[in-house]
Amino acid sequence: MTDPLLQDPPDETDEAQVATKAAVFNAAERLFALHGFQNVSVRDITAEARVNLASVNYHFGSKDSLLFEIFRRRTSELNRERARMLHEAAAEAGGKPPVREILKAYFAPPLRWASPDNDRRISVQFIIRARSEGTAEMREVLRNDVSHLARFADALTAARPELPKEDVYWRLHFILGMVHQNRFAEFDRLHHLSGGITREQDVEGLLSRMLDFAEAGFLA
Amino acid sequence: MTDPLLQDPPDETDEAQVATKAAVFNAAERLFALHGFQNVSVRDITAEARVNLASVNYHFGSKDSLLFEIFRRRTSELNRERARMLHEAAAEAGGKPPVREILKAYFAPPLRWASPDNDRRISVQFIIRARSEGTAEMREVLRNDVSHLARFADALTAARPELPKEDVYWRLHFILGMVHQNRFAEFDRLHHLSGGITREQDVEGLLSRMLDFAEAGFLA
DNA sequence: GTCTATAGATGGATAGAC
DNA sequence: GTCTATCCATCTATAGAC
Repeated sequence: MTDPLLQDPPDETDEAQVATKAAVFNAAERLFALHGFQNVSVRDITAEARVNLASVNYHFGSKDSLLFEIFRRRTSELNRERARMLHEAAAEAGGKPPVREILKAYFAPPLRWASPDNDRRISVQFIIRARSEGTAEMREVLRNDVSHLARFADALTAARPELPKEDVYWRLHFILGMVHQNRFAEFDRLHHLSGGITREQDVEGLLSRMLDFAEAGFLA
Repeated sequence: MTDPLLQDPPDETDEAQVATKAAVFNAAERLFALHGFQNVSVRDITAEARVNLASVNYHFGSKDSLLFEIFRRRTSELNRERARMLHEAAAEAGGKPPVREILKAYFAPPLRWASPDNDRRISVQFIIRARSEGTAEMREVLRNDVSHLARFADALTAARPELPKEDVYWRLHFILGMVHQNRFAEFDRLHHLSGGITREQDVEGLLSRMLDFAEAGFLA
């Protein structure tokens, strides 16, 4: 809502280019999320953003740099929200939050983003796609930058100190997979399979279902 | 082991082209699985297979047709194995197998394929990639061809008739996500996060862990 | 700074020789 | 049937006019 990227172009010419850059950023994120990274050309992006063809290279250097900048921005925003929720849960519980609250700190941010009325709805799809279709540079970051996950692993370990470390990591791995499953295509398939009774638009309901499943699985 | 595609080229000229077609098929599957569908060119495939550039179009019509043929073959093989295991579990249990056996019929085939010494190790990666990077035609099949999943949904419903249908479908959805998480990249990340204590090569151990987690989650 | 025109590279597909 | 040479479309990136 307060994202400067989503504001209308201001009158001052100095900020006109900021608006152009933002238009490219948003159009690119949307198209990448919907159609995949390799299926969107610079021409598609500039056409969608109603800017000239050279804008991508002028403002971002290259198509790959643009992709990477979107990736860095969105993942850092998401991880910051998760870290904040985990921190709050720890404060409330006197330093040792229960498993369900830890899982909630991980699940809730991307689910709230995915609400039908949320501007960030598309960002979640972008992030999930980055995991499988990202450039070598993005995959390198995904592989090596695990500090935010380490905090969750530590919290889960503290919540269940008797559980072998190896089990904590594997179960965390399964839990991460549940989030990656939140793609449009997978929701579509589930909707088709269930004859239409599953409603992913009810994000609070989905959050409860994910927490029920993951908590039981982790405590097994 | 007995896959005709993996045999050496026979002497008869009539079967020489069969060997060429098989070489293209295997090289393509391998490269697609490792590097992604869009990152592999027809030139890469024919070079890897040591055949001439025109082979892909001659034997398969187009790059997309080749991709689709690999996809159809591997998914049908995988679903057949799963259906057979589910059928055997039903026979053993007198028509109503327990949840854990149903889950095992779904998890075990791709895990067995993924064993370090199995030729099909790469096929699992191909199939998982198809889910996010596939062509429109492949995604259409993935979305609409849910008959094999319906059998699992029915079995799970029968095993827990008191659970609302909606919950059965959502929990099945989460379970599917666990399989999709079995990618090289995700294993690498987990390995990095855990400091190297997780060993995905131990497929029987991994199967047990997946079953423990999924069974507890489904029965929550 | 913006935009058009185009360079430069790559990839899928195919014609035609053998 | 196999293979080479080539066509043609498409894409990223950039030079240069305004």
